[in-house]
Amino acid sequence: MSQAETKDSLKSRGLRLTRQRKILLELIDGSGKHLDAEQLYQMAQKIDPKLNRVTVYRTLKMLKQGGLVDELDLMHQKGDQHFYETRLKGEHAHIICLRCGRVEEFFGDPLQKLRKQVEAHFGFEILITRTEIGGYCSHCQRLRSREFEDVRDSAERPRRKTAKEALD
Amino acid sequence: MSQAETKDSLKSRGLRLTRQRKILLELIDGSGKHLDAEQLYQMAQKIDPKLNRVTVYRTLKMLKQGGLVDELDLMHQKGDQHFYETRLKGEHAHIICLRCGRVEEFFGDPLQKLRKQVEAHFGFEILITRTEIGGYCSHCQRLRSREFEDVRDSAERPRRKTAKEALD
DNA sequence: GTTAGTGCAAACCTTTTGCAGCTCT
DNA sequence: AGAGCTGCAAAAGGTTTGCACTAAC
Repeated sequence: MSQAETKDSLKSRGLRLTRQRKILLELIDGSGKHLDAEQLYQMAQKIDPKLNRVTVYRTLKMLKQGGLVDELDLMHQKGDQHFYETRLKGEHAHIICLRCGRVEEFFGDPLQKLRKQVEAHFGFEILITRTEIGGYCSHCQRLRSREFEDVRDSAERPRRKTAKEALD
Repeated sequence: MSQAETKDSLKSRGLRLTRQRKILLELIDGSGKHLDAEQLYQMAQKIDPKLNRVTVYRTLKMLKQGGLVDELDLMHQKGDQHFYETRLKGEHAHIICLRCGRVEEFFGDPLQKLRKQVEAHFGFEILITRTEIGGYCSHCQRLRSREFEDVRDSAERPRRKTAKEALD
C-alpha cells in the first residue's frame, strides 16, 4: 500500500499519522520480511531512540484491526510472538521448515477455492485467513537422513535420546 | 486414537502412561471441543485435585511433539492461549466467527489439493498444517447490519465511535 | 533400582493497561 | 481547544524451568 493510501485509510477513521507511525509503516512495508514486534522495535529505535516498545504494539494492533497488515504465527517455531506483513501481496500460505526455520510463500488456486467453498457452504463473510504448513524443506530432509545414518554407523553405541532430551 | 494405540505410541518412545496422562488423554479425546490448557487443568482437577497446571503444559507439549494432538490458535480471538484437539478426524480448516466466537470445521478437497501442490512444488515434507479463517458467520452478519441501522435511525445523534473506543 | 514424571515455586516472554503529559489537526 | 497519541512503569496472561521427591517400568 502506498504511503498516500495508508494515510487516507487512517484519516478516514479519525486516526493520526504521527512520526512514530510513519517510521513503523516504512519498516513493515519496506523490509519484505516477516518481522515481530521486538525486531520492529529494535529497528525503529535506531531511527528514533525514544520510540517506545508499547507504541510498536499499539501501532501493530491498530494496523491489524484496520486490515492494513496481517498477523502470522509461523507455527510458533521461534516462540509465541507474532509476525507481521503488509496485505500488498495476494492471499498466500506460509510454509515453515521446522528444522532450519526458513519460510516460503505459496500462492495457488486451492486457497481461492477454499475461500469460495467456505463462503458458499457456511454463508460466511471472510475477513482474514491464515494457512501455515510445517514440516521439512527438501534441503533439511537430506540433512536429516544423513544425520540419521551417522548415528547408526557411529562407533558409539547408537543410544536413543532419553525422553527428557527429546523434550528440550 | 484408542487408548491402546496411544499407549503403544508412548511406550515406543520410552514414555510412561501415568495416572495424570491417562486423565488428560481421556479429557482431550472425549470432549469433542477445542480446549485450552487452563480448561483442561480445571477439568482434570475435578478428577484429581493434586494434578498440577504444569503437568498439563508438559503433557500437551509431549502429545504435540508425538503428533497425537494438534495445536490451534483460533485466530487468538479469546487471547493468546492455544487450543488442542486429537488427530482423529481428517485434515480440516477452522472457521472462527469474530463476533460470537463460534467455531466451525471445514473438510474439503481444497485442503488436500493444497497439500499435494506444496509437496510437489517445494519438495516439502509436510508434518502439520493449520488453516484458520476469521470473519462473520451468517447469523452475526444479520445482527451486525441491524445494529448498524439502529445507530443510523436512532434519535440520538449518530455519533461515530471515537478511535479509542474502536480499539477496545 | 533406574529413569521418567510430578508438584511446587519462581522465572520468563510477550503483550496490555493506567495515567500524566505531549502533539497533531 | 480538544481528541488522539506517546512514554513510562507496572501488571497481566500464558508458558517454561529448576529442583527435590515420587512413581512407573
